[in-house]
Amino acid sequence: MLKFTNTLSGQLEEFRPINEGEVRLYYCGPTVWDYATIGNFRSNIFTDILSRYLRFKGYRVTHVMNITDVEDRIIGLSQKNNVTIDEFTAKYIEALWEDFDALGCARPDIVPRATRHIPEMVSIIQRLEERGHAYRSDDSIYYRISSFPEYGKLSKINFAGNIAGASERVDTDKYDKEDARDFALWKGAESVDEPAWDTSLGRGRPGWHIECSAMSMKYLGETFDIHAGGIDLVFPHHENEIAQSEGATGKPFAKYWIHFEHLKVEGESMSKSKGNYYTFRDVAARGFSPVAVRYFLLSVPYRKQLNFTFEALRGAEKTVMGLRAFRSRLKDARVEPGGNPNLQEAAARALKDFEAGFDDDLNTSVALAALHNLAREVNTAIDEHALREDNKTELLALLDRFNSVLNIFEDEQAVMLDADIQSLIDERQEARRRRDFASADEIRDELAGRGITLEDTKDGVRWKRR
RNA sequence: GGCGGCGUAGCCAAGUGGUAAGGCAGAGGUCUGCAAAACCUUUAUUCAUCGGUUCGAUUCCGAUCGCCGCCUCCA
Repeated sequence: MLKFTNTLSGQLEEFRPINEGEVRLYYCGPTVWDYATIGNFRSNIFTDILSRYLRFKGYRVTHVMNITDVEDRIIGLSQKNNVTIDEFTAKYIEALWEDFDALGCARPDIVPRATRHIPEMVSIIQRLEERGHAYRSDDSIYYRISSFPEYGKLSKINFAGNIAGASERVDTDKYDKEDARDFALWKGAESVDEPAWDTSLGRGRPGWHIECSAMSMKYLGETFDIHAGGIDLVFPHHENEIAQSEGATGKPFAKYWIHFEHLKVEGESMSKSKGNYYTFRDVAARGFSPVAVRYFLLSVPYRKQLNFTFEALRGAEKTVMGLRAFRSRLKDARVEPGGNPNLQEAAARALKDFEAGFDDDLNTSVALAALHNLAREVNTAIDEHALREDNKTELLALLDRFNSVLNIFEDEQAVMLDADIQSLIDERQEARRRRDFASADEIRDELAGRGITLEDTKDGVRWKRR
């Protein structure tokens, strides 16, 4: 039985989709103003895992991830670089997909962009105005929080005790709002050179929160199953989404709210000023493989802060190599016909434990432990020549099933067996003997591309996996 | 000021009112002419500290110390 901790109730709840067998999932995606950090990718990867696991469980999943491609930083940076916002964001959207591919994240089914959904946002704002949830001030439109008594039900923020101490940080004088908590639905254009849309609301651009209300409801309906995102979005972003969506429709918005905890780096928060701010590209440039990053980021349940260290990442690299070696070994094992009941039992137990782990609020640590325990048992069986043909078939199919969720086993091609490596090394030696150094170097580079480094010694060639 | 989370071996960490998963590193071994690779075994009388509740607490309660977060359009 699949359970999630629902931020809305603060409790671990059994997952029951609104429509039998079908899950509609919305993930608050990236704002494309820079390359994504490894912290961003913890959320991206966990959403990918969530989506994959729901499919593993047999659900039909519609996975939507928005892209925020207009907001203050994007506007500022594109003006500074003298390009349009679309030209500016194109670079980061392209980079995002490269990173997604590298890190084994499936592309979501639908990826709406804010700038392409202005009419939908306008329509919701109009509905809010009709229902008395919105008001105009100057050329902008604000949400009237006092009109939505349930405001705060997601974040459980106690406004009475809150505002007093934090008042100096609340920006009250910039706009003319009825209440300091009220937030912008529509920002009237202040100057001619800022990006703006001419709409029935006037000339301007949408507030951040309305984007997600509009895009999620357009593709998933007014009420849908799961809304996921980083923990930092609980307030105000998701709280505001609820106020907007439920205010406009009068219906419940998302049924389950799932929030991913943040990554720490060497025990500290990741920030540019501390010099511990890493994009995925920074980490890859240090020679770590994407799958090591993926494994590391998914190895700890999403509701715990995870401490990123390079030592731990090296560990993840070795772990993945070990798992891949296990799969190759299993694949190449010579077996006799028949089946070994002990291994059938081990496979059944592994599947059960794997599923139990994921069912329990996506406890990936427990699920991975099941995989490691299986690997050890099977390795021992191979050593003892106790693996039989039926087991091999079953186990390979089981690993494929696990991998449909984890996506850490690479394509067959990329996993090199020791024998293949050795034969390539022999080929290179032969080329060197012929003084065909170009071919020799080509082989060396080919191996390097697969993470194999060579060392020439007096006694011959040594090789090493990175 | 209001609210929340965490502190488990060198590192990343799971977990539970009944005596500590898993991975990496380390140690020992198997296999190899030697290495490498691979595989196996092993590694916390103890879960920040101090009290309390309990037959029994790492797990519940209180205090202390340390770290992280939200209340600022950062996943």
